[in-house]
Amino acid sequence: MTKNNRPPLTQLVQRGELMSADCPSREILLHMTSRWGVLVLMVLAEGTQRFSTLRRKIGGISERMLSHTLQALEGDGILQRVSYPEVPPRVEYTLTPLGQEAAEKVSALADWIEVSVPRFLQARADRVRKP
Amino acid sequence: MTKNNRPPLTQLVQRGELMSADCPSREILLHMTSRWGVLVLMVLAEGTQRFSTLRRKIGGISERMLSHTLQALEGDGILQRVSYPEVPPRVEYTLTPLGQEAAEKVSALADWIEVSVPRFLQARADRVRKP
DNA sequence: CGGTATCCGTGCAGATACTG
DNA sequence: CAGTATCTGCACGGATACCG
Repeated sequence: MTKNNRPPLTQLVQRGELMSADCPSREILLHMTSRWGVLVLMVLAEGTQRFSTLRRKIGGISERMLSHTLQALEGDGILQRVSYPEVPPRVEYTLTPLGQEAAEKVSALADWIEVSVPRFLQARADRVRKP
Repeated sequence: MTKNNRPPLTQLVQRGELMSADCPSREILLHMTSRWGVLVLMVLAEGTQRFSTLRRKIGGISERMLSHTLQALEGDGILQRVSYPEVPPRVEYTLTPLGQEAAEKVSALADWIEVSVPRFLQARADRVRKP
Protein backbone atom coordinates (compact mmCIF):
# COMPACT_ATOMS: atom_id res chain seq x y z
CA MET A 1 0.00 0.00 0.00
CA THR A 2 1.85 3.04 1.20
CA LYS A 3 4.99 0.98 1.58
CA ASN A 4 6.89 -0.28 -1.42
CA ASN A 5 8.63 -3.23 0.20
CA ARG A 6 6.44 -6.19 1.01
CA PRO A 7 6.19 -7.02 4.71
CA PRO A 8 6.68 -10.71 5.41
CA LEU A 9 3.21 -11.07 6.87
CA THR A 10 1.45 -9.98 3.73
CA GLN A 11 2.75 -12.99 1.87
CA LEU A 12 1.48 -15.33 4.51
CA VAL A 13 -1.90 -13.62 4.76
CA GLN A 14 -2.48 -14.19 1.07
CA ARG A 15 -1.77 -17.86 1.52
CA GLY A 16 -3.91 -18.07 4.63
CA GLU A 17 -1.02 -19.30 6.69
CA LEU A 18 -0.61 -16.31 8.93
CA MET A 19 -1.16 -16.45 12.62
CA SER A 20 -2.52 -19.95 12.46
CA ALA A 21 -3.16 -21.71 15.71
CA ASP A 22 0.13 -23.55 15.54
CA CYS A 23 2.18 -20.36 15.28
CA PRO A 24 3.54 -19.03 18.57
CA SER A 25 3.18 -15.47 17.29
CA ARG A 26 -0.53 -15.50 18.08
CA GLU A 27 0.15 -16.30 21.71
CA ILE A 28 2.90 -13.71 22.00
CA LEU A 29 0.71 -11.05 20.42
CA LEU A 30 -2.01 -12.06 22.86
CA HIS A 31 0.26 -11.63 25.87
CA MET A 32 1.73 -8.35 24.66
CA THR A 33 -1.62 -6.77 23.90
CA SER A 34 -3.59 -8.24 26.77
CA ARG A 35 -5.33 -5.89 29.13
CA TRP A 36 -2.52 -5.92 31.69
CA GLY A 37 0.35 -6.98 29.44
CA VAL A 38 0.40 -3.59 27.75
CA LEU A 39 0.60 -1.80 31.07
CA VAL A 40 3.27 -4.11 32.50
CA LEU A 41 5.41 -3.55 29.43
CA MET A 42 5.10 0.21 29.65
CA VAL A 43 5.77 0.41 33.37
CA LEU A 44 8.77 -1.93 33.10
CA ALA A 45 10.07 0.22 30.26
CA GLU A 46 10.89 2.74 33.01
CA GLY A 47 13.30 0.22 34.48
CA THR A 48 13.50 -2.68 36.92
CA GLN A 49 10.56 -2.86 39.31
CA ARG A 50 9.43 -4.89 42.29
CA PHE A 51 6.12 -6.73 42.45
CA SER A 52 4.49 -4.28 44.84
CA THR A 53 5.76 -1.30 42.84
CA LEU A 54 4.22 -2.70 39.69
CA ARG A 55 0.99 -3.32 41.53
CA ARG A 56 0.92 0.27 42.78
CA LYS A 57 1.74 1.83 39.42
CA ILE A 58 -0.81 -0.24 37.56
CA GLY A 59 -4.00 0.85 39.19
CA GLY A 60 -6.75 -1.74 39.54
CA ILE A 61 -4.79 -4.91 38.85
CA SER A 62 -5.19 -7.82 41.26
CA GLU A 63 -2.23 -9.76 42.63
CA ARG A 64 -3.45 -12.79 40.76
CA MET A 65 -3.57 -11.11 37.38
CA LEU A 66 -0.25 -9.34 37.90
CA SER A 67 1.33 -12.66 38.80
CA HIS A 68 -0.22 -14.42 35.83
CA THR A 69 0.71 -11.63 33.42
CA LEU A 70 4.29 -11.58 34.66
CA GLN A 71 4.54 -15.35 34.31
CA ALA A 72 3.22 -15.24 30.76
CA LEU A 73 5.66 -12.51 29.74
CA GLU A 74 8.51 -14.29 31.48
CA GLY A 75 7.55 -17.44 29.61
CA ASP A 76 7.87 -15.54 26.34
CA GLY A 77 11.33 -14.29 27.32
CA ILE A 78 10.08 -10.72 27.47
CA LEU A 79 11.08 -10.14 31.07
CA GLN A 80 13.36 -11.66 33.64
CA ARG A 81 12.38 -12.48 37.21
CA VAL A 82 15.07 -12.29 39.90
CA SER A 83 14.25 -13.49 43.40
CA TYR A 84 16.55 -12.53 46.27
CA PRO A 85 16.73 -14.99 49.19
CA GLU A 86 16.10 -12.46 51.90
CA VAL A 87 13.54 -11.78 54.57
CA PRO A 88 11.34 -10.05 53.77
CA PRO A 89 11.38 -11.48 50.25
CA ARG A 90 12.33 -9.26 47.35
CA VAL A 91 11.65 -9.99 43.70
CA GLU A 92 12.61 -7.78 40.82
CA TYR A 93 11.34 -7.80 37.26
CA THR A 94 13.38 -6.50 34.36
CA LEU A 95 12.74 -6.34 30.63
CA THR A 96 15.08 -8.44 28.53
CA PRO A 97 16.51 -6.84 25.36
CA LEU A 98 13.76 -8.66 23.52
CA GLY A 99 11.26 -7.22 25.98
CA GLN A 100 12.58 -3.71 25.51
CA GLU A 101 11.96 -3.98 21.79
CA ALA A 102 8.53 -5.42 22.51
CA ALA A 103 7.73 -2.50 24.78
CA GLU A 104 8.75 -0.06 22.07
CA LYS A 105 6.51 -1.71 19.51
CA VAL A 106 3.54 -1.89 21.85
CA SER A 107 4.12 1.70 22.90
CA ALA A 108 4.15 2.77 19.27
CA LEU A 109 0.78 1.16 18.70
CA ALA A 110 -0.75 2.32 21.97
CA ASP A 111 0.56 5.84 21.52
CA TRP A 112 -0.87 6.03 18.03
CA ILE A 113 -4.26 4.92 19.30
CA GLU A 114 -4.03 7.37 22.17
CA VAL A 115 -3.29 10.38 19.99
CA SER A 116 -5.85 9.18 17.45
CA VAL A 117 -8.68 8.92 19.94
CA PRO A 118 -10.10 12.30 18.86
CA ARG A 119 -10.19 11.07 15.28
CA PHE A 120 -11.88 7.86 16.36
CA LEU A 121 -14.49 9.82 18.29
CA GLN A 122 -14.96 12.15 15.33
CA ALA A 123 -15.50 9.18 13.04
CA ARG A 124 -18.08 7.82 15.45
CA ALA A 125 -19.84 11.19 15.59
CA ASP A 126 -19.90 11.45 11.80
CA ARG A 127 -21.55 8.07 11.48
CA VAL A 128 -24.22 9.09 13.96
CA ARG A 129 -24.99 12.31 12.11
CA LYS A 130 -24.81 10.91 8.60
CA PRO A 131 -25.06 7.10 8.79
CA MET B 1 14.56 4.37 27.82
CA THR B 2 16.16 4.00 24.45
CA LYS B 3 14.12 6.99 23.33
CA ASN B 4 14.88 10.46 24.62
CA ASN B 5 11.47 12.05 24.12
CA ARG B 6 8.74 10.96 26.46
CA PRO B 7 5.81 9.22 24.81
CA PRO B 8 2.44 10.55 25.96
CA LEU B 9 1.40 7.24 27.43
CA THR B 10 4.28 7.08 29.84
CA GLN B 11 2.99 10.09 31.70
CA LEU B 12 -0.40 8.52 32.07
CA VAL B 13 0.99 5.17 33.15
CA GLN B 14 2.84 6.78 36.01
CA ARG B 15 -0.36 8.39 37.18
CA GLY B 16 -2.33 5.18 36.80
CA GLU B 17 -4.70 6.82 34.35
CA LEU B 18 -3.71 4.88 31.27
CA MET B 19 -6.05 2.62 29.46
CA SER B 20 -8.60 2.79 32.21
CA ALA B 21 -11.93 1.18 31.57
CA ASP B 22 -13.50 4.48 30.60
CA CYS B 23 -10.98 5.14 27.85
CA PRO B 24 -12.07 4.06 24.37
CA SER B 25 -8.46 3.27 23.47
CA ARG B 26 -8.67 -0.06 25.33
CA GLU B 27 -11.58 -1.17 23.18
CA ILE B 28 -9.95 -0.01 19.96
CA LEU B 29 -6.72 -1.80 20.85
CA LEU B 30 -8.78 -4.88 21.59
CA HIS B 31 -10.49 -4.80 18.22
CA MET B 32 -7.29 -4.10 16.31
CA THR B 33 -5.32 -6.86 17.96
CA SER B 34 -8.08 -9.41 18.27
CA ARG B 35 -7.58 -12.78 16.66
CA TRP B 36 -9.46 -11.90 13.49
CA GLY B 37 -9.13 -8.12 13.62
CA VAL B 38 -5.43 -8.36 12.79
CA LEU B 39 -6.12 -10.54 9.77
CA VAL B 40 -9.00 -8.41 8.51
CA LEU B 41 -6.82 -5.31 8.69
CA MET B 42 -4.00 -6.94 6.79
CA VAL B 43 -6.21 -8.41 4.07
CA LEU B 44 -8.10 -5.14 3.61
CA ALA B 45 -4.75 -3.35 3.35
CA GLU B 46 -4.56 -4.99 -0.09
CA GLY B 47 -7.62 -3.02 -1.10
CA THR B 48 -11.42 -3.15 -1.12
CA GLN B 49 -12.83 -6.63 -0.62
CA ARG B 50 -16.17 -8.37 -0.58
CA PHE B 51 -17.45 -10.45 2.32
CA SER B 52 -16.88 -13.78 0.64
CA THR B 53 -13.44 -12.75 -0.56
CA LEU B 54 -12.42 -11.84 2.97
CA ARG B 55 -13.80 -15.14 4.19
CA ARG B 56 -11.79 -17.05 1.63
CA LYS B 57 -8.54 -15.19 2.23
CA ILE B 58 -8.82 -15.51 5.98
CA GLY B 59 -8.78 -19.24 6.38
CA GLY B 60 -10.76 -20.71 9.25
CA ILE B 61 -12.94 -17.74 10.16
CA SER B 62 -16.67 -18.35 10.51
CA GLU B 63 -19.27 -16.09 8.93
CA ARG B 64 -20.37 -15.07 12.37
CA MET B 65 -16.94 -13.95 13.55
CA LEU B 66 -16.16 -12.20 10.27
CA SER B 67 -19.43 -10.32 10.53
CA HIS B 68 -18.81 -9.40 14.17
CA THR B 69 -15.23 -8.36 13.52
CA LEU B 70 -16.24 -6.21 10.56
CA GLN B 71 -18.98 -4.55 12.60
CA ALA B 72 -16.60 -3.78 15.44
CA LEU B 73 -14.02 -2.25 13.10
CA GLU B 74 -16.71 -0.33 11.26
CA GLY B 75 -17.94 0.95 14.60
CA ASP B 76 -14.46 2.26 15.33
CA GLY B 77 -14.35 4.05 11.99
CA ILE B 78 -11.56 1.79 10.78
CA LEU B 79 -13.41 0.51 7.76
CA GLN B 80 -16.37 1.46 5.63
CA ARG B 81 -19.14 -0.87 4.58
CA VAL B 82 -20.88 -0.22 1.27
CA SER B 83 -23.92 -2.27 0.34
CA TYR B 84 -25.15 -2.29 -3.24
CA PRO B 85 -28.90 -2.84 -3.75
CA GLU B 86 -28.56 -5.64 -6.27
CA VAL B 87 -29.47 -9.26 -6.63
CA PRO B 88 -27.46 -11.14 -5.72
CA PRO B 89 -26.37 -8.81 -2.92
CA ARG B 90 -22.93 -7.27 -3.01
CA VAL B 91 -21.19 -5.65 -0.08
CA GLU B 92 -17.74 -4.13 -0.15
CA TYR B 93 -15.45 -3.30 2.72
CA THR B 94 -12.79 -0.62 2.48
CA LEU B 95 -10.30 0.75 4.98
CA THR B 96 -10.82 4.40 5.87
CA PRO B 97 -7.72 6.63 5.99
CA LEU B 98 -7.78 6.04 9.74
CA GLY B 99 -7.98 2.31 9.09
CA GLN B 100 -5.05 2.41 6.69
CA GLU B 101 -2.92 3.94 9.40
CA ALA B 102 -4.23 1.37 11.85
CA ALA B 103 -3.29 -1.43 9.47
CA GLU B 104 0.23 -0.04 9.17
CA LYS B 105 0.67 0.08 12.94
CA VAL B 106 -0.69 -3.41 13.46
CA SER B 107 1.46 -4.71 10.63
CA ALA B 108 4.51 -3.15 12.22
CA LEU B 109 3.81 -4.96 15.48
CA ALA B 110 2.84 -8.24 13.86
CA ASP B 111 5.80 -8.17 11.51
CA TRP B 112 8.17 -7.55 14.38
CA ILE B 113 6.73 -10.50 16.29
CA GLU B 114 6.89 -12.65 13.17
CA VAL B 115 10.55 -11.95 12.46
CA SER B 116 11.33 -12.22 16.18
CA VAL B 117 9.79 -15.65 16.58
CA PRO B 118 13.19 -17.35 16.34
CA ARG B 119 14.46 -15.15 19.15
CA PHE B 120 11.40 -15.95 21.22
CA LEU B 121 11.93 -19.65 20.68
CA GLN B 122 15.62 -19.27 21.48
CA ALA B 123 14.76 -17.48 24.74
CA ARG B 124 12.41 -20.31 25.63
CA ALA B 125 15.07 -22.89 24.88
CA ASP B 126 17.63 -21.04 26.99
CA ARG B 127 15.32 -21.02 29.98
CA VAL B 128 14.77 -24.75 29.65
CA ARG B 129 18.48 -25.47 29.47
CA LYS B 130 19.54 -23.05 32.19
CA PRO B 131 16.47 -22.10 34.25
C1' DC C 1 6.64 -9.07 50.89
C1' DG C 2 5.34 -11.83 47.23
C1' DG C 3 3.03 -14.77 45.97
C1' DT C 4 -0.41 -19.54 45.09
C1' DA C 5 -5.01 -22.08 45.44
C1' DT C 6 -9.71 -22.18 44.81
C1' DC C 7 -14.15 -20.89 43.51
C1' DC C 8 -17.09 -18.78 40.44
C1' DG C 9 -19.47 -15.42 37.21
C1' DT C 10 -19.24 -13.29 32.71
C1' DG C 11 -18.46 -12.91 27.91
C1' DC C 12 -16.31 -14.27 23.80
C1' DA C 13 -16.02 -17.58 20.21
C1' DG C 14 -17.48 -21.92 17.72
C1' DA C 15 -21.11 -24.79 15.61
C1' DT C 16 -25.41 -25.04 13.58
C1' DA C 17 -29.55 -23.55 11.43
C1' DC C 18 -32.18 -20.25 9.12
C1' DT C 19 -33.20 -15.70 6.01
C1' DG C 20 -33.58 -11.46 2.69
C1' DC D 1 -24.28 -13.68 -1.67
C1' DA D 2 -24.26 -11.89 2.78
C1' DG D 3 -25.52 -12.21 6.47
C1' DT D 4 -28.60 -13.06 11.52
C1' DA D 5 -30.32 -16.17 15.44
C1' DT D 6 -29.63 -19.33 18.97
C1' DC D 7 -27.29 -22.41 21.89
C1' DT D 8 -23.34 -23.65 24.40
C1' DG D 9 -18.74 -24.32 26.44
C1' DC D 10 -14.85 -22.82 28.33
C1' DA D 11 -11.26 -19.57 28.93
C1' DC D 12 -10.46 -15.19 31.23
C1' DG D 13 -10.59 -12.43 34.96
C1' DG D 14 -12.22 -10.99 39.76
C1' DA D 15 -12.74 -12.05 44.80
C1' DT D 16 -11.29 -14.45 48.59
C1' DA D 17 -8.40 -17.13 51.48
C1' DC D 18 -4.20 -18.93 52.63
C1' DC D 19 1.33 -19.89 52.53
C1' DG D 20 6.81 -19.38 52.46
